[in-house]
Amino acid sequence: MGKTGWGLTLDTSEPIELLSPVKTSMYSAAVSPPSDHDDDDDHKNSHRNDVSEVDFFSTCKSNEDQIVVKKEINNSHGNELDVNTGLHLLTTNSDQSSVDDGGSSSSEDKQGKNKLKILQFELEKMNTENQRLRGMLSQVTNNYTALKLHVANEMQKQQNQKVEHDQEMVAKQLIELGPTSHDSSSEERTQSGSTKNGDHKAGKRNGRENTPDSDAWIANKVPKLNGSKIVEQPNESTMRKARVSVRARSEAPMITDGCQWRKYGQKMAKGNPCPRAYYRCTMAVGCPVRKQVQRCVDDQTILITTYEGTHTHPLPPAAIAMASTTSAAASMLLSGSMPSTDGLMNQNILARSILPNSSSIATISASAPFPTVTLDLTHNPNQYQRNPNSTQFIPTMAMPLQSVAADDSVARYNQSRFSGLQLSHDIESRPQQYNNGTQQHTLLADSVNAATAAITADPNFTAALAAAISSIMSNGNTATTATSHAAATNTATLSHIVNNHKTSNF
DNA sequence: CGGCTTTGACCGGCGC
DNA sequence: GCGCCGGTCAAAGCCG
Repeated sequence: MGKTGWGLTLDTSEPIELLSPVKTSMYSAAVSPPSDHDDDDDHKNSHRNDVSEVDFFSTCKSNEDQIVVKKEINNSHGNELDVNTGLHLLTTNSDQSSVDDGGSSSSEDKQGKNKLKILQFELEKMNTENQRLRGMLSQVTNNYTALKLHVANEMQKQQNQKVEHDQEMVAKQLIELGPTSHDSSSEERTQSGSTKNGDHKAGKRNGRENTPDSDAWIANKVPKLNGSKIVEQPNESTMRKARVSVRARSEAPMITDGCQWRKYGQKMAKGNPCPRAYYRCTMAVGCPVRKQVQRCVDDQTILITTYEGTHTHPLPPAAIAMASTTSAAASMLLSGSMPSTDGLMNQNILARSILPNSSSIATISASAPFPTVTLDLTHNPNQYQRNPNSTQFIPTMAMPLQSVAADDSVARYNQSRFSGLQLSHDIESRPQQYNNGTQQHTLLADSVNAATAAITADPNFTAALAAAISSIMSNGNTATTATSHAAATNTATLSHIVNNHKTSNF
């Protein structure tokens, strides 16, 4: 504990207390005994006690404390007159008795007893002062602990606020991506349109919305409706955020992953009941970056996002964060430290298949409301900074926590455990602050290790990751790929997709 | 009324 | 050459 705490608090209060005249005499007496009758047994005992008391204070190993004590000692030597004066006052009687020193043993006894009393009195005083200082020490310790907790709470608050902001944005995007891309507001709109105007289009929309797929999506979104998905409904906070995001629908263009996106189209894709939504970056006029968002066919709680193109404008920190966390996760995959999970897929094979030339990128982000896995199929982990003009093509899988953990505490646990990846985000989003290559490398390595440990420790997360990647492969191949397919099959399929993406974008 | 969402139509690539 | 599929466009409708 305490070095900093002592330094912070005692700088102002302790020295003043220690330099009080009472204490000065006390420490002086303890360190340099006023009497030269060292052979007295009682005096020895009391002296021993004195030293032990001083030793107690020396256990406060702060350098400043030591300095203060030294000062006291020096002061005691420098102010010897004060000490001697006090003792003289008390021993005046003995001096008077020593006038008739004559060598009477009774006067020596009296003198010894007086000294003994003096020393006992001093000892009591020191004990009292010792207890008082003990109390002060504990108080300072408590203050330090309370302050520490307060600082930690404040930092946590700020972090939570940032995370909540991101959560709302991504949840908003999630809500809009149902099989028919309708949310509660569009439902209202459709209903009002059909009842007010009897619009045939609205009727058509209603017809589409009554498909089983859309019902499943509604059940997944709206807790009051019956459906199998309701059993897996996430915690209340997630639902609350989802509702808020629905209300905020008119705030488009949406700001998710750091950029502004505008939806320009939506299309049903073969082999997936959920439509694929097309977004265009609106951060800058003429920015060619587009992204596609589609729900996973196997698990509709999983979002698969594909980015294409290169931004022609400076990226906001959140977008840089996404790219940088990608780097960390890529290193994680390449490190091959992930164990095989439930026999679903060998991550080493997976990493090699995703990253056949070690030039691809994976992202695992916990800043989103759900753990988000991003696979950059074309990007070199360091390419982002070195060659910003290169084309990106990044499929992303966003997994709401209800598919991984139905408990809010588990969600927070996961978020906290992935905080290591945020570190890498901080590093690369502020490269000027980390331009020391060695330091950056060390920090990145630490963050990668943290991420690896976090993911390794969560079999649910790795299983969900495997399912999401499997979904990507099923999208690239019309044949439905079950999660438990053989790794070799998945490898071939995924490599095929990788090659397709590369050839189509370079 | 401006902006956003939805959705049908159109176009190009690819496989048979 | 034809059909399928994915991507894009633009008009219509809706909302604040």
